[in-house]
Amino acid sequence: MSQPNAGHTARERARAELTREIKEEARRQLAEAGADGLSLRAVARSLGMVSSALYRYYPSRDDLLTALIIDAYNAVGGAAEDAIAAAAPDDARGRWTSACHAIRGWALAHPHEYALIYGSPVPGYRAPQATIGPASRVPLAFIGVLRDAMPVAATGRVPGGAAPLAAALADPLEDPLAGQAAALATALAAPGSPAIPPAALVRAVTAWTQLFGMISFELFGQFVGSFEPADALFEHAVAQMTTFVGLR
Amino acid sequence: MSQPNAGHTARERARAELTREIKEEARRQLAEAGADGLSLRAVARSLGMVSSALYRYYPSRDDLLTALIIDAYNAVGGAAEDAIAAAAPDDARGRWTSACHAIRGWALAHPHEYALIYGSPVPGYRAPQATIGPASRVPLAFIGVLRDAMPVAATGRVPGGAAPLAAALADPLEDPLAGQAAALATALAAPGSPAIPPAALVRAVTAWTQLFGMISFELFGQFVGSFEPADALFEHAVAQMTTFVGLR
DNA sequence: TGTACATCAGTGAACGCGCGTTCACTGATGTAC
DNA sequence: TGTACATCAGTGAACGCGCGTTCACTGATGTAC
Repeated sequence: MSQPNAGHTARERARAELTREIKEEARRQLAEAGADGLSLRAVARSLGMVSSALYRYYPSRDDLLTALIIDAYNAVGGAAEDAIAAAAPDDARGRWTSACHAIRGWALAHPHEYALIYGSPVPGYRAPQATIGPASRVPLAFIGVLRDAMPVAATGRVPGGAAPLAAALADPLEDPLAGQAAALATALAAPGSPAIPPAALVRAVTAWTQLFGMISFELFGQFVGSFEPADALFEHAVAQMTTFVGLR
Repeated sequence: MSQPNAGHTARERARAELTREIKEEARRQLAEAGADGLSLRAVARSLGMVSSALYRYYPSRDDLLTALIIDAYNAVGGAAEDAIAAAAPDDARGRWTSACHAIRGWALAHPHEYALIYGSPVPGYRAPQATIGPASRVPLAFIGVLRDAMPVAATGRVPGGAAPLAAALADPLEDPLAGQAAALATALAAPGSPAIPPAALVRAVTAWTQLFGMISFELFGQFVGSFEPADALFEHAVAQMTTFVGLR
């Protein structure tokens, strides 16, 4: 019990090691051939094992895929969180934009992993519960930026810029959207932090979808012949949407 | 030569007919199993033919896929164009928003076809030149709305609302984005119509990517547990982005 | 209008491939007394 | 500390499947004289 995840017996350590190596080799093949090109037999071959041996580590191909999906979500989520943590705490705008750039950077560096989680669903594959948490890290990271940007009368903390998120406050929300957004705001409420106005949440969702729409279009080739390379377009759009969200 | 596409001999008519039937059966299978589930042998089986017979009609599986991709682009493009044509010509806002709704409607009705063209690229498949034209129909339809919304001093035509697209005019564009946008504006310039300001074009691209980002997230399950069903969210976001583009 | 030849559609068998998964097995590693 | 037994990792063969594509062929449809 000295180290979590690393058993004390040699057998347990070897098992943990191989479990990791299998996943890494699978990720390598995913990066080259895409999700459909991922085959247990090929992974086993690369590792010098016989294909049936993999079943000691992953009960099926889908379980291996699930592990890769979870890793990918954690990787983007982590990239976003790190970018936010690296920016000045009171610079809400800087935090939001650098999260966007970090996500794009990760996507460009790992296009097949990006496609695995944000592209079309793999046919026949149903995402298990275990992916939900990791999948939420990116949206939650953005929400965190919003929350920290809220003026907090109680604590006297005043985040950067005047009247953050004010842009959204004039947005009228009709039902059922108003209800959905309010429910989400409640679910996201953290003790000690003010609730995010539902309308601001909705603007954030719009920006969030814009972000991934643009990355997908870039990656999947829809900009060919017009805005390629898309760096400048991306930078500009992120700035626009950050303003749209109400961060300054 | 009385009918184009329909040869005069029985043989030619039969050939045209079967070519269509094969594509339709392929589309049916695509709708059920996705692009990877599409197999020539299965299509042949459904049609009561032997698999090798298909090669008289499509030289390879990829060519059949290409035909489906082209059809899909034409279908969304057509849906957008029809929606625009059905709205009042001087109601730029109405034309833009109903194009958005038509596109989403098509996507929800044909999720696998949507995934085929806007999801992750099929591994090993390279889109041929022939897809470019059909793929441009949606963006060109939106551009058309913008163009018609421009005030035209020369013709005295005044589109609905005051100062359309004015929102974008204050956007400073830096290079290389300014150059890309200007080049695109020039390429899109139609005789007799005023050029669309590059900054307006860029806002439109942002809205365009937001639209498809949101549809993809809805279709690919990213809203599960929050904004599902997404009708209200979609309606709201489209309204926001239409305003963002500068249409009123 | 009738016949001889050319074109083409569809057949059936085969090639060669790779896949996920199961199962009885051997041999090594760990555990309990 | 040493032995007897249980656990587990990895093997190799096999099952059963489906795929894209090629090829020599038969028989029907079309064309030219």
